[in-house]
Amino acid sequence: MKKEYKSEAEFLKDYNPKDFEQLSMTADILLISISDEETNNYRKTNDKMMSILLVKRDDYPFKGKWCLPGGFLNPVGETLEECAKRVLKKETNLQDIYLEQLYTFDNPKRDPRTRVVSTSYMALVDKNKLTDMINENACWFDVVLLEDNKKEVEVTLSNGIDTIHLKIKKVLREKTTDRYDFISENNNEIAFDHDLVIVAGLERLRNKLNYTDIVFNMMPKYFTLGELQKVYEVILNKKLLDPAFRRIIAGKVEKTNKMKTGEGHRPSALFKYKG
Amino acid sequence: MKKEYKSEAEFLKDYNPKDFEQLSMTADILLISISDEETNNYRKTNDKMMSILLVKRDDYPFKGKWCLPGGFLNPVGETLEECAKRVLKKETNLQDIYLEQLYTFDNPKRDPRTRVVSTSYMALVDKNKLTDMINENACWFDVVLLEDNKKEVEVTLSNGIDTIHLKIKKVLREKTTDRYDFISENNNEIAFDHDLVIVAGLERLRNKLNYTDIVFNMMPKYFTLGELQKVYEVILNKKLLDPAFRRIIAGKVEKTNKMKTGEGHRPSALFKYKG
DNA sequence: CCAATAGTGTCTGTGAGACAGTATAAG
DNA sequence: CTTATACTGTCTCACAGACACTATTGG
Repeated sequence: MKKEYKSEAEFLKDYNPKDFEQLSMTADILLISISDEETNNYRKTNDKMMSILLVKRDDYPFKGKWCLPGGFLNPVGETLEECAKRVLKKETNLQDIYLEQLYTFDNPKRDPRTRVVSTSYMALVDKNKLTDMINENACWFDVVLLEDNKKEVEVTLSNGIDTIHLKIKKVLREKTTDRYDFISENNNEIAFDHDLVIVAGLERLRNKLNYTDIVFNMMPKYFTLGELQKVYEVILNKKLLDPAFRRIIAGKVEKTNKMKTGEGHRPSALFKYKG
Repeated sequence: MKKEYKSEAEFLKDYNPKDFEQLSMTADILLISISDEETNNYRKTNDKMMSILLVKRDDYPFKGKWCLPGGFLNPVGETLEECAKRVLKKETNLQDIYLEQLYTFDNPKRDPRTRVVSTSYMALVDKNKLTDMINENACWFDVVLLEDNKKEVEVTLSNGIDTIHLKIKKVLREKTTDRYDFISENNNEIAFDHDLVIVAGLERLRNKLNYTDIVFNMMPKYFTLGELQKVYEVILNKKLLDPAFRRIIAGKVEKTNKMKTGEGHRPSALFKYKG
């Protein structure tokens, strides 16, 4: 028979959480940054690459596989965002960078150990803010989007030594909002369901690029409009027209009196974010 | 000393989830629908109202308070979305309606019992799909957005008997994407942190209205453009101009040969969603 | 007739796409 | 001078905002 309580305080005194089935949670972080791709032509400016941080697992499960940095939530008083920040600090020594909750992944089979629900976060950083204080198992992977249509997404991640090929099938979920279920078609090239997190994060970043100033979280304090445009182009995976780009960006940046010279061609003005 | 495992299978045999701190999760559902607001003038068409479903808690904690329908996740094999669907079916007998993950709320104090992380879902439905098979503790509340600026959001929920006033302070989180932390300023007018879920969901719906066909999940099969426009207006909380609205919507709907008559004014054509 | 909504025509301003053109550094 | 990028001028087209206008019903 159910016991009758007279007040919330009385009820809580009797309540024992261990009476119920429980589970574990993790926060996983997709840390995205922009890298320079060296060119051999003294005139050409460096192309930009998008990079993400992966960590090599040195324990089971998925021992030896690459995965996103992440860690278990301490259920006693820690929030998921605090957990994400703690992990980020541990792996990269980065603090106070852009962090945004992405999505909660909860396929019961995503972790072979037990039920682990993962809330993923997207973090953005300007690579110049990175010191060398980084976990020796952590490494930047350049991101190349090979394919992204209504049927599938294909991404290649490469750190110069290892190459990881991600292939994800899209299944239309409902037509009104063009939403898809993502189904991993990878054979353990990356640990857990982190391929899904990566694809979801890249899409979120692409979308936000168009209606926010999010890009400036990945830029150094001073930059040329050409550099900024290249960053947009590598994230959106398409060429933009100069005049159109400059019109859009004009209201967001402020021209400084600094110039960038010595590039084998006309110098360009340095701008900064008009916060 | 750490034990060395030779394979993932061997590792998993030894793994005991109970060795780690655990927590509970719930799926909470913001079910949104559109209601008619009766008018006394025989000429005037009904205005539209936005409604959400709330449930009166008959147990501690928050006994007697209204809250969103929700339930504990069964960690053994159930996904959060399955959990949300199970709860929705139990409370409303609704199945196969629009369902989208909103956000994961995890303030450690959000549930006074123990650590409970909640993943919230937004569900949309056409009220005509609702039979009377509904939990007797569940009830529709009309939603009125009183205020929504950069400092605060204020919403009133009313079911004709009870009125719930939600007030949420916004604190700018970072300027590049205009993101805010939402801080509840309610004194337990609604249970848990469900005021935050409601505000987040309403905002998501407003945004998606502009770049998706999401609205048709709340419409009956046949509708007039006037009705559809009123639905947009009540969700966006502003008047739209007829010609502009018709231009935008033209590509999404299909005119049928049915007409809606007997309204005290010129009849209008019935349209349906051009799926 | 009136009230209320249905539905259309059209002007205007904004802003993106497109392309052509000029400017200027290093080598 | 050449090369590569910096930066600007301007045409066009699509489209949203705005307002005026006609059409059609019930009472």
